[in-house]
Amino acid sequence: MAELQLQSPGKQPTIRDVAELAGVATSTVSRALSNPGRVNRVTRERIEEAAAQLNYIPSSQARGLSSGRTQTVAVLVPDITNPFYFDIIRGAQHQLKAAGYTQLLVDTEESAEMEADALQKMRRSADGFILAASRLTDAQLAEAAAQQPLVTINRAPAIAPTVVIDTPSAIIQALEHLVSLGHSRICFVGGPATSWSNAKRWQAFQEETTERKLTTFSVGPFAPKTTSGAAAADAAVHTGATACIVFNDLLAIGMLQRLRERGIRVPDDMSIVGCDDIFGADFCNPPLTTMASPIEQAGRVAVSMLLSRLNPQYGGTSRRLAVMPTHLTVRASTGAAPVR
Amino acid sequence: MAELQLQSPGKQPTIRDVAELAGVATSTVSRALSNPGRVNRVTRERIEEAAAQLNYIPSSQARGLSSGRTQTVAVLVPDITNPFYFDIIRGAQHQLKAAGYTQLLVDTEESAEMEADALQKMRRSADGFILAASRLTDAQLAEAAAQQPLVTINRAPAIAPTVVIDTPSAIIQALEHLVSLGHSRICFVGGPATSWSNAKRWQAFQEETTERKLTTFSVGPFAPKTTSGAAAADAAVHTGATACIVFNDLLAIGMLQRLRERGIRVPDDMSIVGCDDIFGADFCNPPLTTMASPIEQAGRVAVSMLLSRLNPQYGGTSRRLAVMPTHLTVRASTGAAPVR
DNA sequence: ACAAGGATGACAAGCGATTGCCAAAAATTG
DNA sequence: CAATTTTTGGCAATCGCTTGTCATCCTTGT
Repeated sequence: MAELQLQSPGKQPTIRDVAELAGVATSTVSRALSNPGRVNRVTRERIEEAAAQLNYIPSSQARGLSSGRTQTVAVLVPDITNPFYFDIIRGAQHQLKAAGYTQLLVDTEESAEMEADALQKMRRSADGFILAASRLTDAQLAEAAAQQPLVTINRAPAIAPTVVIDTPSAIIQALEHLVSLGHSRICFVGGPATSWSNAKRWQAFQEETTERKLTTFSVGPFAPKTTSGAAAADAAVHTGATACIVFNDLLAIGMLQRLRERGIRVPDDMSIVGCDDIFGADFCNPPLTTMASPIEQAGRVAVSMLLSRLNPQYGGTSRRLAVMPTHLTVRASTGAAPVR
Repeated sequence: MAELQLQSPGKQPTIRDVAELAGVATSTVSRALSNPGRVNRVTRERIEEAAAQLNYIPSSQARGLSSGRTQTVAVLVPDITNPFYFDIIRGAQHQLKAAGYTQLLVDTEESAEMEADALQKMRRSADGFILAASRLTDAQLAEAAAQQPLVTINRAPAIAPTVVIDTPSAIIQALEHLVSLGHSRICFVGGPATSWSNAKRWQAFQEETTERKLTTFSVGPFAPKTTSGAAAADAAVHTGATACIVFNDLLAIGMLQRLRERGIRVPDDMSIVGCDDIFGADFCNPPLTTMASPIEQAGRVAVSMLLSRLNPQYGGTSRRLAVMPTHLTVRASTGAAPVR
């Protein structure tokens, strides 16, 4: 008396069920599904049909247990809220999905401890890591890189494979732009002290302004959030500069709001250049002149670099460094320097 | 002669290594770590020390294999790019992390097929699902809900446990607001045809405008992106309405841009009300009057509902429905109706 | 037509944890 | 001090799948 048992809830079909239905051994099923060609075509088709009929999906857990791989990549970002990382997440997601990987998203809340912790805790559950704007020290990062495959985004190339968004060269473009508008008193509005990008941008700013013999100021560090914009704007205005190069768009947008509140006209009284060209930079008021980065592409490239390391057989030159070009996008937040 | 073997790369310590170092059986280690109290305190401490010394992390794969659980929840959103979902992701992430779960992020690209596919494929790798603004049909959704634990966000409560953001009542507030400003010719700018939220908003709009005997128009459906805003704006203007209630902020912001291009002043010639109060709604030009939703909280509540289902022992009343209140946030995109 | 070689598929041993069962040890009691 | 109860911890089976080994069967060449 055959028991009819379809969809006994919670009970998932196993490779054994498929083998039984197809009348073969489980090993044959395994090979037929993951290594076709090792199995007779007719048999394989029979197995595939049985699998489809049972709605069979292999358990990634069991599969990972023997293979030691999880087909999973963890993406660590300092702040999920920040649109900049959205684009990275999106690019990574896209590329991972295409390669049959799953994305584990982790928000490290701008904390080096949380980042290190996640790196440890997830060591076993992810095949590799993408560290966007890591807040780790060089030493911590080197240690982590020695333990597991990882690719950083916007971090010194010496330590681990990395994708660098070339904002320093964009800084030069931005300065060129400001100078051509007649500005000579320029303020750098700094981001988080632990940010490598911030350090690089500041360095480029200093070098270039020194060479051009410009009068410069700097304020900060500020948290990269719109809410820090008010303090940043006030500080920048106080310096007497006529133009600001701001760590990122989030902060710049916050400044824009504050300046309007205070009746300081942008760009008439003060020009503002942001960085990243995030969502919103084009429709804020006034639209923001900013250094546009191919952020999503950076996420994609980072994943590619990681995957080519994880699967060397698929080749792909395992570069240790990818530099993403940037360019200045001029909108309405920059204009001629005010006449004194 | 003891071999010194620290950090043999790629080789992770197993429970056996810990057992050996501590001089006990693996089962004792397992119990000591996951069920303290079943093991002598002294022994447990010895084991914990050994584990710490080896930097041991249990393999979630192996653990999952025997327990059948993955400590993982998949969050499916139609469009990672949309800031609305960012907040949901963020809320979910927060709550999941607090409960020791990991978030699997999936972008279903506004496609019901991809959504159904992900639901199938990840059946084994996630303990449960959060479906934000599912594009599935009721039938598909019911089937999916029968197969695995899931919680929907903004979907009819009859089918699966759900968190509903009460935008219909916000629509009424918005209409009240517009009427009080003297508007009587109001246009509904519709979102995706497959969106349940859109249907509910449209229904609320119709009921309320009928009751108030207002002259109404509707245009759409439009994709919920800023780039669709141009077409939406043109269509809305063409109706002759003096105010628009727009499916969501993304579309509304796109409309704002187009209207400015065309020299149609907001709010002087046309008032615009958005929905969701996403990132950017406060700094676009003009700042957008919108129906603000506690989106992040919705993500959190959805996770709570799911987890209380996954872990009934921890109790928590397993509600099938949570309604999140909304309210109108008035900014500068609405104003008095133009005199004819 | 027969041997050599290649395809094919069954068996069984892991992968790293959990857990039921039971024996040994410790604590409690009369 | 013996008897009984309670703790403690070891053995081994199990979760679902992969993979090395090897016997069997089918091709193909001479």
